[in-house]
Amino acid sequence: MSSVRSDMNKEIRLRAAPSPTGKVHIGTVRAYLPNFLLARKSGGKNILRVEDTDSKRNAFGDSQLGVHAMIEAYEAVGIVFDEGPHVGGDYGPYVQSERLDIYKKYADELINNGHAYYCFCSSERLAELRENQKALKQRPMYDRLCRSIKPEEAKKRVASGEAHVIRMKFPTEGETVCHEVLFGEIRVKNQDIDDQVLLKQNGWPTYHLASVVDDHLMRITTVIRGDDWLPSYPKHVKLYEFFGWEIPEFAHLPMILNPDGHKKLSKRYGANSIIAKMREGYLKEGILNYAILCGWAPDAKVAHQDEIYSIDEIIELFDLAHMNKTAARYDQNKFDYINGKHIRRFTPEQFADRVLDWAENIVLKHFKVDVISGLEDWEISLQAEVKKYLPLWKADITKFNKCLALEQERVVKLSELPASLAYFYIDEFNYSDSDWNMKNRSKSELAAALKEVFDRLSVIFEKGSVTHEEWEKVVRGYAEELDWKAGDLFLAVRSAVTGRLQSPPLLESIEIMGWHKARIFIEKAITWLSK
RNA sequence: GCCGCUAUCGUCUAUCGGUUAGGACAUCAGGUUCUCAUCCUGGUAGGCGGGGUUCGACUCCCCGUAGCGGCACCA
Repeated sequence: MSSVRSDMNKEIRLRAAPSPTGKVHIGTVRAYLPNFLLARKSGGKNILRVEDTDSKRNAFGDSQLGVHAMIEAYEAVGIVFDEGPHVGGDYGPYVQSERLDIYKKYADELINNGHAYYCFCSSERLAELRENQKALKQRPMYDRLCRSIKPEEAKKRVASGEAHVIRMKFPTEGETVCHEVLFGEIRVKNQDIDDQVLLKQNGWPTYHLASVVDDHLMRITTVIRGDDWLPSYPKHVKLYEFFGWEIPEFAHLPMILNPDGHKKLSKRYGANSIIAKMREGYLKEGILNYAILCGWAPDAKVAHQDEIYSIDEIIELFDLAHMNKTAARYDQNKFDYINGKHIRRFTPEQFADRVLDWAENIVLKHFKVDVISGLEDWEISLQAEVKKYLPLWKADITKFNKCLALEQERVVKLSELPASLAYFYIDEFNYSDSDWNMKNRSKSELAAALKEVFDRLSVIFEKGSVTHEEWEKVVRGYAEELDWKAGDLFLAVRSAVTGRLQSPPLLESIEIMGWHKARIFIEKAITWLSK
């Protein structure tokens, strides 16, 4: 394929262009992930540019804080920026509100070239115009009234201080042909395109002007953005033509939808902050793996059957060509599956490190987004739990590693851990009936059975290490004597020792906690059952 | 209303004119197992409708339908 760009050695430069109020969630992660991937793959640059040209949005809150909260969140999942307001770069400033004079200059250039014109129409007239067009079932469009004002006259009116905007003078005949990475050739009739406002009355640019100017000035080679921009793509192509600039490669990616498939992903369905997701215990590996699979699949020749990919593999395999053109729905089941798989891929040592890192540097860390949005109730209680257990975990790392090894294959997200590991770290359970299987046996039967099995277990545990054979022989043997199903007896011991009906294997659990602790649990259980 | 994009199991997807339409999640049935989970085996389930083009269409074209997006001095 012959590209306009002939220099193959040119550095690939991509940009993420959020507005400063932008929340970071799985949908936006997925939106900016391809930039990061392609930059890493090619040795190019991943750039962050803040698009804060909407004065209304900037009227609220501390946008500096918002920007840095965003950066912090992206970097937490592993999406790092090589240039941006936080690290600088050769093409700054990277915040549009600091580039106002630049946009003004290029808007004036368009005026002077005859590719743009001053428009003096009031917003009231525009609103009325729209209403009338809607009533006539026409598409709302500017009627180009001011386009016929003579340039000299317009200049005079501007000089006299009359309120105005600058509009793009889009051709009214013929068609515009655009090339798009995913959609191929796009042709539009010029008559369908509006004379877009480029510079607002307050002197600030609209997205259309600002993004084209900045993408050019910042030497962006590939623009990856949401497919909601597709309809205005021809305007941008025309602007590049007006300026005589080389057009970057454009790719318009679909977004992630709610599970019902009818709206953009909303908070209710998993679009809550990515920091919250990480606190919940989704790993960055899992987040990135799931996110990239929304609307993309690797080339069939190199795809993994289980769809599990490391971050390095995603970087290696990702390409825009295999990007889907339709929106994908958010699927919590699959997300959970992928996260669980990544948890199980760690060696026990790696897993222990990650859990500690999660506790200290994710759960308990004070993120900037916390200042803006505050903490949810579950985050507060998770922090309390982690604060309680973390010192105990770290006090005996060998023990912690052993406990974790039992949970590694059982956990979908890390936030399950404090509770599921609790029985190794607390001294007493508050038993309740629901922690026991009383379908087949009464409380008193359970108490009696536990008492006997306890005596027999004491014998083998107190003489030293216990083999699986010995353990099984005691429990099964006694169940047989009682004419119980072995499972009922195992379950009783399980409830006594772990405080719940479902747990990791019992012998391993007892070995870790030690018989002295297990016996206390069993004694207390007998007392409770006998009440 | 107008303009545009899209259309394969419930969901995410593979296929780039010739396949028993493949995989993953979910689901169901087995196996492993002291419970749960992991792991393994297997099953159910799909080309929106209608016309073309072609020896042959999920694949190309047209129409319809549906979904999504856009139609701001928001991005």
